[in-house]
Amino acid sequence: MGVSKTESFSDNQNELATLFKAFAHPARIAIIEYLLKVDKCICGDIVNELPLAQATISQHLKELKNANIIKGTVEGTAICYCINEDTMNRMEGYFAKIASEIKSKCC
Amino acid sequence: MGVSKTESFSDNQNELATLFKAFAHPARIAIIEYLLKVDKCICGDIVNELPLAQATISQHLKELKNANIIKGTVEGTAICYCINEDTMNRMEGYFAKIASEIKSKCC
DNA sequence: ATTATTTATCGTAATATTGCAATATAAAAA
DNA sequence: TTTTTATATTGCAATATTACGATAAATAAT
Repeated sequence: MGVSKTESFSDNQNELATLFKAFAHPARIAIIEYLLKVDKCICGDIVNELPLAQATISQHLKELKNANIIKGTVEGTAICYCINEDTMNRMEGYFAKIASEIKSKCC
Repeated sequence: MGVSKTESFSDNQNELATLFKAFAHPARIAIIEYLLKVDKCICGDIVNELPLAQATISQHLKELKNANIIKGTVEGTAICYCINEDTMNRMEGYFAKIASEIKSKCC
């Protein structure tokens, strides 16, 4: 009845799905793009960049941080966020592995 | 409120988010893994493999197909599904690009 | 200590997703 | 044509996500 049946799937499958879910929002994609564009690690002026309320941005940042897509460091009253390279490398490897495992032309 | 403000983001950002959303479910990850494992393109016996009802599997397959993650070919009464290599390559490229664009150690 | 400044959390309304029984559709076999 | 087999669609009920105002928390500056 509407519950995602996580217990039916492996830890790895659930973990991956959770990670993808963190990527699965245009605001979070925009945050990632912004963090890439800005040379140095940037704090909460993401709020000025995106057309969303501060509370909403804060929530999205929390999700990205929980998923290890970004890292945050306290700097006085501000927080410096930046992209977690490890996760991006992991993702690249995930898709590289899939691409390499595709056998035939199929269908 | 509570609507995803898609109009505030670029087409590319929305498209990417939609693609990630299609990956963001353990059942769909499991379907992808199964399609990789099985040597030849396989039809709807995914239903026998996963602990979900036929209607639910059909829905997940539809989402994967809409997102171009898998392809389906009609074969009599059955349908042969397989992974769309192009999308996997695109994803690999996406993360490779991000990884290459990360500038400093940051934070 | 008081007042900014910055970020996080809570509560809530709107909307989206998930799962499945029931049913429909479509092609093959009898 | 009727029946079987395989997949899709519909219509809910349960749950999750999204957005934001209000407010809290934490540190810096005065």
